[in-house]
Amino acid sequence: MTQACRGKSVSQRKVISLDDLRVACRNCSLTSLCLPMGLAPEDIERLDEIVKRNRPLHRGDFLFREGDRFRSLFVVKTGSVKTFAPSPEGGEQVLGFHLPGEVIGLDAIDKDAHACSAKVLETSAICEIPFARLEELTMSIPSLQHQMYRLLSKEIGQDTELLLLLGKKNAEERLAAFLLSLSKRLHKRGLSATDFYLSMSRHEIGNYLGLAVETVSRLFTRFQDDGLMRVDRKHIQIIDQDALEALVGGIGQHRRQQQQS
Amino acid sequence: MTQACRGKSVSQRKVISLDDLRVACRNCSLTSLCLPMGLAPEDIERLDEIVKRNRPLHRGDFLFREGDRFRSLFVVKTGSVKTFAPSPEGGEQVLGFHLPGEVIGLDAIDKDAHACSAKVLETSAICEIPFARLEELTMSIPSLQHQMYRLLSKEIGQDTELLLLLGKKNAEERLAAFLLSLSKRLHKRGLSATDFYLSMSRHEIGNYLGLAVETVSRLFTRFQDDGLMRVDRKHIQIIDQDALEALVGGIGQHRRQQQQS
DNA sequence: ACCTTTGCTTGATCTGGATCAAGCGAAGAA
DNA sequence: TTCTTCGCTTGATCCAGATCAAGCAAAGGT
Repeated sequence: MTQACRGKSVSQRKVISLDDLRVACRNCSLTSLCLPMGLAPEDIERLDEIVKRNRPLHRGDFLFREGDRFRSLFVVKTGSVKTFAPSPEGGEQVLGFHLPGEVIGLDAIDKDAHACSAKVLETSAICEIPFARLEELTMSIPSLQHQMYRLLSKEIGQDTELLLLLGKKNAEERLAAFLLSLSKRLHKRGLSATDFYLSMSRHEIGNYLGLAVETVSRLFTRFQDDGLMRVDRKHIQIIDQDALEALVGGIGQHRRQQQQS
Repeated sequence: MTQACRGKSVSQRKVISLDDLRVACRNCSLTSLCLPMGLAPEDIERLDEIVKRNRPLHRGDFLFREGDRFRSLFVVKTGSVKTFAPSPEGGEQVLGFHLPGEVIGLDAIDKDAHACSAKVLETSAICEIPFARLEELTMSIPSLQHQMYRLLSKEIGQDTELLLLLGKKNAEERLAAFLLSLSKRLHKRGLSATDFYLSMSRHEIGNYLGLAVETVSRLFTRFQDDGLMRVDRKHIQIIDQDALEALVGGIGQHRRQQQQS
């Protein structure tokens, strides 16, 4: 894990590494979050056979780029990944930050090409699942097919939430929602919900939330001053989770609530 | 079609109506846009057997409400539908406007319950597809399964586009993008791309685009003054499509283009 | 015919957050 | 060590679009 392999492509393999990279699905701690969720052991075995486990990637490496032909889904095993789409004018919109167990690339099935890029935020282990083989497999494993439908559907639900965030919430609510979401997802993965490190920059957070870097920075300062959390660079310690929840719920002043007939 | 059936529930049927409501999938003009896309005739026949064709719904009727148990997907045959999600404070976010051939309810598969509501914007014919039976069917028709994956994936792609709109575009670009998208979708359905009626209110457009009604209204006026289109209440005639495209592409002044390492 | 409601437009004002502009400390490079 | 870069913070100013406030016309009700 210490030798550098920055910049190498995902499709390289046949390296003898004895670390935990090659863990079979059955032994992976993520079975309850990842694709195998709810599968019978013998079905997990079959899924396991088509999963490629590549060498670890490093900060800045791409899983795929916008425009690439779609071949595989990717699952974060350890580390974190961001996905982002180019906007016509040259800027980009960060679409999501992905933690262990989360599947990346589902949006590419339709057009058979990736519409967004995926970049690794820190040294990460990634499982690669060739989609054609997965699709075959789902034909004979009903529960896997169902799991796929759920996964795709879940992604839609998440986009909807982000839509609500960008369309209806002010800066404060956005950042609070972001931090709480992160906290909860980390907790599900057995990590602390109240003490964690951000793997993304202020700039990336701002882009994701539709805010300027300066606004994000000011909000972190404000949250700390208000005793909601302690912030030291990337290190976040949540002190008053309830107050954060209240912010998101919108106990504060809001833009006019829009409703229509 | 003239007798009132406002307020009746979708699940009612056994009414003898001889209008074009009961057209089988094979005879429906939407085969090339809808679920049957790319299916062999005999497979369309099998799909057809599970489709329920209910009586027409009217403005304001619900297909389903947020929180309802998920049972079926719905496809617009004629008319239009909007979907919207409640935001915690009582407002709501319009998630989409759905035209003939478009499938509604895909976001509910994951949680087995609808996270958003769907309301009919004008008198509309809707096909209902029980999901459990559809899922069975996809097990034995590979091309239908693939079509389902594409459909779900496409929905994700569309959400991503809206995300980009809300996160990175100004008011002018948003409305231009909205009108062009509508124009193109209508055109695909054999209707005029340059002369059409809006089935949604200014309020609903504003909500969808994250803008106040007043801003939407002012922009319509501006677009007309600039000779881009003619606007008469709900009646839109696009005069200069290229200029609209240019607006969306972002040839104007923009907020700072954000990019990160 | 008259009243009420609803949706839309237009004008005036206000403000949250973007933008502009420094400055600062940590991490890496020479 | 010193220099440079990079990410972050903080302050000052600006502005797109929200909000407030009328007024108007179409549609529907009585």
